[in-house]
Amino acid sequence: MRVLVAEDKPRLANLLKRALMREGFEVALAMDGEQALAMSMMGGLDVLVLDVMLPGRDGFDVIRNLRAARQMTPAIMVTARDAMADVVRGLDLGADDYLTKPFSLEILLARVRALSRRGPITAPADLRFRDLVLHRRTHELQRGDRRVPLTRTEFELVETLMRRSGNIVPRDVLAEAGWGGDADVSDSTIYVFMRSLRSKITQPGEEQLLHTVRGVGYSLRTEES
Amino acid sequence: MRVLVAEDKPRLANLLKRALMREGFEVALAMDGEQALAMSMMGGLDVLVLDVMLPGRDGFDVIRNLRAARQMTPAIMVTARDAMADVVRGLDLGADDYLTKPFSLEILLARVRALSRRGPITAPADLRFRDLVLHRRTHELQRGDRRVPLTRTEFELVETLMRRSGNIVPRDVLAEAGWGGDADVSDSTIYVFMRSLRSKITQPGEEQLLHTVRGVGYSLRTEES
DNA sequence: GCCAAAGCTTAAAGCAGCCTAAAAAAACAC
DNA sequence: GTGTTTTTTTAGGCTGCTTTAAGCTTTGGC
Repeated sequence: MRVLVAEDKPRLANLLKRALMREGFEVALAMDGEQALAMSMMGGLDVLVLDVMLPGRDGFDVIRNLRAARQMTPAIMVTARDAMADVVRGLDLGADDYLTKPFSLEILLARVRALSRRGPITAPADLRFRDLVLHRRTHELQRGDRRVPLTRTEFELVETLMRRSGNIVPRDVLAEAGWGGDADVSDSTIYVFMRSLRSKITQPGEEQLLHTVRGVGYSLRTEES
Repeated sequence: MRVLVAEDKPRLANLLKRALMREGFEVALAMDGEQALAMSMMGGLDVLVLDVMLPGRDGFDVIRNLRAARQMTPAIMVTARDAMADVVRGLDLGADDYLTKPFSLEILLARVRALSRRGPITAPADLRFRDLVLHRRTHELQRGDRRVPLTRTEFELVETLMRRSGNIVPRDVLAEAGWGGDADVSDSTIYVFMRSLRSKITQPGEEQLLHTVRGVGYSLRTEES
């Protein structure tokens, strides 16, 4: 689901963008009327959130041109003006909804949902290193085409190692990642987890990827040194 | 164009009726919720103007029942209450617009025109995962051909889980979905809800779909791991 | 080669996290 | 108000992740 937010005040624009993204929408921003119109004309958008007071070409203008071009993308107009005439004009020009500032974010979101009836949400990206893939959505680790589930702590550790693959990750960094800032983990606990990870990462006959750096920590890399 | 006005205060009802007729609409009046529902169910209406506070059966109820029966006539809810939660609830139940009293007649007319121009709204996509269907209009969950109603909180949770089916949904995300950003829910509350959901999703003998991810959250997926 | 330090392996114990059932509290309907 | 539904709290039990500990192996310095 793609939403275009046309709003020239950067603060508000970003607030709206973040809120919508949290709801799982893809969000595009337009800073002025020309841009908003151009982007809407291209199609592929599911909902428009249009500020009325835009530089260049105001929201009414955008809607009018859009509707004239038979683009029926649902639009919500947002404005500080609450003059009745404006509201009426906006709706009659082809807007589907109208909000006056100050408005509650919740209400805007509910109205966007009402118009879009929600779509799929975006998932976190997978991390890769060589033939190793960390599926962050499912907490699974894949080597080649073998897949194994990870426990919570294992997951945090692998995530940290993969984020810094190629580099040495000190044990205290791993402790921080797996157990939080006020960590109180003994080395042997870490040994046990690294062993468990090794067995999940590497099967007999496969190249070792998780290497020990004596006195410091661990490192995810390819060749022996 | 036919408009139904459901409003129990005779003065206001007649005012609306006359105003709409001046605009060229055919207008029917309903004095209570039952009557409004019955008349809407018959179909043939282009726009509904629903007061929330109706005797017999409130506006929410009317909308819910209407949408449950796959009647997608566009509806505007009108109410004195301006509590945000009500607005959100109304829109999420399937209302297309919302006005709080006191409102200007001009704005109502413009909104009626906007909705009648748009025609019946498209039914929202029900969420699906395997043989599980979430009917968002009616807050019902279907597994195979067994249907069960969901409470409000259950619904929010299932919706979140289904929108991210296949992925792990952390408990704090579920808390956010079910109780809002400023949530203060104990884990045990969540446990109880997940248990309730499990019993609604899975009957003895059926494959388990809702899995626990220890230390993280829950996940809607198929295979056991 | 010998030693100490660092890291590894294993199995078993501990306990956090989760489940369940039931009852209390709160919200809602009439 | 009363009765009903929904939500939250409570407490006990269970599961399996995490930790511990003890013995073993490797590493690097002499």
